[in-house]
Amino acid sequence: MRVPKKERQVELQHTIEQNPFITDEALAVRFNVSIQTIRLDRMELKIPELRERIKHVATERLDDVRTLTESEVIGDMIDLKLDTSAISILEILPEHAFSRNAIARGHILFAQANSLAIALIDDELALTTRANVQFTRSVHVGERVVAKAFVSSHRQDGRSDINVESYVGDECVFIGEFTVYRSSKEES
Amino acid sequence: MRVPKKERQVELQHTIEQNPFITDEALAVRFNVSIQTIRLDRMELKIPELRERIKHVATERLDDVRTLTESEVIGDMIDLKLDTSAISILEILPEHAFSRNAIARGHILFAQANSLAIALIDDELALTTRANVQFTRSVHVGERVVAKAFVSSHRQDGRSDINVESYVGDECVFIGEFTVYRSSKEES
DNA sequence: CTACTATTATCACCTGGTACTAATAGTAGT
DNA sequence: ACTACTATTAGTACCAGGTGATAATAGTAG
Repeated sequence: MRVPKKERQVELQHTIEQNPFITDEALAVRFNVSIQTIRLDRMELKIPELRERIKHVATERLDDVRTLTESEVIGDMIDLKLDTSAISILEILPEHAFSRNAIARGHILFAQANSLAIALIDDELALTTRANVQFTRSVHVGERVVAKAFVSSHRQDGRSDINVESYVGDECVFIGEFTVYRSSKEES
Repeated sequence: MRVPKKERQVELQHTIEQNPFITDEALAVRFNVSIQTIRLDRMELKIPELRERIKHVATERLDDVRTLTESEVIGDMIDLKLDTSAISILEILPEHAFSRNAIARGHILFAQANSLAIALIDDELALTTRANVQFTRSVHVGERVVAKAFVSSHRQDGRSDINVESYVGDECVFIGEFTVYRSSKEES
């Protein structure tokens, strides 16, 4: 044995994780074992073949890119009463945080709250004109942030005030007041 | 001929563009021609085979996802005087905006300003604790937003106040006051 | 010496292709 | 009607990067 099996498998796992595009053949050379051994390792570790890995990365992309940018709401909306209140949940992933300390970047929490406030307004066009926010506790990777938004007033000048409070468990991590401009009509 | 060649090729182009994961076989069924015809079409149109297409999508992702999330600064930093001032530029792309009206989402401008404020602080750890922002004019897709940040005060309690103003041309589109907490040391 | 694990070797087969050659269908020009 | 030309189809050999199964070999521990 060149390297104990277990050790090799751990490294194999790592290697493939940070370069999913590597073939079994290349792995065999790298670890100085036969291709068959690599295949057995992959089986035990339940790592799919190259083509499946690539496909996975490709399809993930299609979901993923839309996280902070294209999606209408950042996080998953779990409750919505138009012009009244709304709730969304966002799980903090590594890419939402500073790499050095795994603390979520401020604009991620802001984005969740802001997009929730906008979604809450039942109007063609709603734009944030002002926001006042506080980050009351740092949020770490793996935590689930629940944002609760409620309209505090619909003004006559076409603006609405919305308060958002975000929690991890029962701890408040974010407080925000948003003023949004709504395009037209209704005062329900 | 079921459908003129040219017409089929235009549709083929489209079909593959919005679903790169389709095989030649599926395409052959769809257009009611033989697989070979599809292959000839792909050749003429210089469309690569399925696996290459998937690989392409997958590799693009690796660059792409890091745009609004992982990068340290949202936008391109073009000037930085630590603990003093900084400037970044962000071009508004379609995915930064509401699809219906091509107006940039508020949290995009916030993200640019916030990340610039954080980058400005010369410390191990800097976290936003409070922000007060105004969106003074809506920004459209294609416009380039120049954010200018400067430190207005370094307080003794470990916090710093930073003002950010963002412009499109000479029009101010965003004004923000950020208070950030810095982990340790120095008052330069 | 045996039992057992780890590794390697073969072989048939699969998908989704490439590359090439050849046959066939349909249509236009003279 | 014959020819020229394009479009389409068919078939063959081959490729990468595998799966799945079977069998042989190496190394080590009891």
